[in-house]
Amino acid sequence: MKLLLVEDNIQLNKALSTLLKRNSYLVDSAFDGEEALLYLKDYEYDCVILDIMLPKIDGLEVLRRARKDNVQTPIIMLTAKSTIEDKITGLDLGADDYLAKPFSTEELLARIRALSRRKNNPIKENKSVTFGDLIIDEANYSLKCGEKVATLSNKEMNIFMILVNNEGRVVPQEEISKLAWESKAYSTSESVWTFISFLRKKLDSIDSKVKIKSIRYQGYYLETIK
Amino acid sequence: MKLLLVEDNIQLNKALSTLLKRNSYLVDSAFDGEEALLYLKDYEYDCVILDIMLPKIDGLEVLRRARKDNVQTPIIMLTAKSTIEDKITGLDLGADDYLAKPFSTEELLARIRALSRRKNNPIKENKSVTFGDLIIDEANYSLKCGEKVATLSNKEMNIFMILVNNEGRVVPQEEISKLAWESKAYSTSESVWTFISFLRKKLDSIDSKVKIKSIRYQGYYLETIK
DNA sequence: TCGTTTTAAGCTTGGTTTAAGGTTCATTAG
DNA sequence: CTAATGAACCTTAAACCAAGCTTAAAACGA
Repeated sequence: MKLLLVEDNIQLNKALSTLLKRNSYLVDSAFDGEEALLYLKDYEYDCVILDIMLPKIDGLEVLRRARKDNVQTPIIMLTAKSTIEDKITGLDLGADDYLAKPFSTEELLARIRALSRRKNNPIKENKSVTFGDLIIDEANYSLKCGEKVATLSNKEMNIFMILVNNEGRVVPQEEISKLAWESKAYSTSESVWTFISFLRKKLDSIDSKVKIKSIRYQGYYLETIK
Repeated sequence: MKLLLVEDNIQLNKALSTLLKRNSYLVDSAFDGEEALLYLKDYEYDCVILDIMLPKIDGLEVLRRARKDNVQTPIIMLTAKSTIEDKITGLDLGADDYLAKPFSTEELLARIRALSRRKNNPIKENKSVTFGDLIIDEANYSLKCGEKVATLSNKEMNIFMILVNNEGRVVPQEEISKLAWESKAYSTSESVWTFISFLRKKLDSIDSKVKIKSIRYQGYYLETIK
């Protein structure tokens, strides 16, 4: 789960970012509207938390441009003044939710959960939590094949789910890097290789028929053998 | 996807070139305006990244002459000084985008993607991803004929797509060399022959009716037999 | 401290290039 | 008209080298 947090107040940004990371989100922080738009252009997020009062380009304008560029990601607006006009403008422009400052951290987390669920489930619902001979328990970070179970780490599960959600497509490692790491100094290709290797070993250890295949210069994809 | 990178700072040129290649572009590097014009005369690119401050002939002049010579390729200008006048001059002369130094690598990649998409898609959209009895999956580097599938390498797919996109025309091997290889030390005619041979073998292996024919001294073209 | 992630190093693999030995075909000498 | 010649083109095999793989050890974080 990857979030974009747009908030110009450095302390608040840092605090929220820490809170969110502690709740196992990957968080990219932007501090003004321009930066936010750059991030939105280049990366995909599960949810965006967007302050309205921002330097350079304000939150409402960021929202407007993002929707114009066909960014579908759910967006939660943060606003100090929870005036009616702001709400109406924001909703017209395609915001998904509103949160008036000050808000409780619990409330923010709840709304993020609600929105990411709403947007992701329609896609995921037709995909079952099984793949080939595997039963994927994303919440418990485990893969089951028959009686055998393998426990995955956070990052291993992230990467595996990227491959599962892109069934039938070759996923470039560049893309895996972008989705599974925070964007600032995201991983080298080496770390992707390492995790792919870890995953392969675990898939083998539970005798799964699901294999991670690669095409040179192109990327990775899942295949069920035999 | 082939790019021309025109930047006189050797370190920066090298760094950007590496970055771009890592993102699976073919990159030709030019270090002054004169060299840039020579490349533009001889090769076709999907996008040009053009610094304004250049030895011999500056970027704006390169742009002017290129457009005068009817070069349609999208051009991104790089500029240290992002003054209004420069922008206006550049846009008048037919630049497609601007990037003020310093810029993030992600931003550059995003703009290249945006421009190549804009220019290429209109052409590609009316072409179907089938050819004769083949289903071409460019993203997965595979050709399907009925039930049979052949996996192509990077270069094989490049060359095959050149032939597909030039249906009904005989493509000289000189042209294939130019489009499928970086220009510096581009391939000998022998390597084209080798790849044509590989492709023929793979087309045969999936019993396709599509054949690569050649005309002596002229070049190659695709034909569907029977 | 223990589990996870990153870095480092040496190894393997397969896409690309090079090389070598055919085959075809246009040209031209006989 | 025919045969000889040589350039263009074809095919296969082998060599080369960067991409990708694996493992171990170091660094990090709860």
